[in-house]
Amino acid sequence: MVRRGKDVTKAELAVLQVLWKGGEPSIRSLADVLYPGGAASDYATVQKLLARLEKKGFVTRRREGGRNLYAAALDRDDLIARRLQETAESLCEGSLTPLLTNLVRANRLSSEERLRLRQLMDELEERED
Amino acid sequence: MVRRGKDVTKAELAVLQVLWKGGEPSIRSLADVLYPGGAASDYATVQKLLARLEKKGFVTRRREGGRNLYAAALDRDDLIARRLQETAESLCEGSLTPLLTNLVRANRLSSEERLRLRQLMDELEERED
DNA sequence: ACGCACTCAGACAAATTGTCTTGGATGGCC
DNA sequence: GGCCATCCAAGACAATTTGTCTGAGTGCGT
Repeated sequence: MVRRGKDVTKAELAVLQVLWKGGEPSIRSLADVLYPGGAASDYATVQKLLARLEKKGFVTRRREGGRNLYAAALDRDDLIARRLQETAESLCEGSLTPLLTNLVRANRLSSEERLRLRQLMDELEERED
Repeated sequence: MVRRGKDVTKAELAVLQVLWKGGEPSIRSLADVLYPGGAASDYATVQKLLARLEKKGFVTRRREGGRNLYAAALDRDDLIARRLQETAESLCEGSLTPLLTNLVRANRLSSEERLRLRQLMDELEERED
């Protein structure tokens, strides 16, 4: 069973976006990027967001030289998949197929994108035999 | 600009699910379906949910014989599209293509589903010339 | 030992969400 | 018309969420 650990909020997502760039930043580095104004309390805000992300399992922490260095525990595709799964569960009894057809219809796919999509399906078919 | 009127909450969605079955029900009919227990105040709860849905533009009201009859203003596919759009905007700078490839990879498509998907793309290609 | 930056835990207001109460309007029916 | 049940509108309410902020400890290098 997929432990559904809530979801990522807007401010938390902003933190994740920075973490996805790599570098295993400290809280201060993150605060500098996220709040260029740099008020004193913004540091603590980032800290709280990281704590909540860690509790949800979306972030890992590593201690080095007395400070904490952070890294994302899931990447963007993981989060996309999670959101899609949520949508499917609340609207399609868990089936992802309706989402797929909805996207194919709505998305003005370029011929290029269509081609890549067909190739992707071909790959999956071959790998499946 | 697409007036992004918030989102549908869990309880509101339950109301919509009933409305999607059609029949233009009254508040009482809805309350009977949604709260079979039928406490006195559940009626008012449904009423409030409908009011909020109407304010968001997801439901329409029609007066008949002194009561209000309700109908959904968007169907399930509209809501799916809306959720997908939200996900795309927060995670993919608005592009739906990453969602698409994510789904194709993750979804264990049956050969049947793959076939339907290819046909769907064929249709769209023909219609586009 | 001192100062400085970091950490931890919690307080806080605002917004959201589901529920419930009240008071008043409306309609049917005798 | 008068009565009654049913309906409606509007708001109060507690619980939860979310982003922000405060205060007091902790550890490091110099």
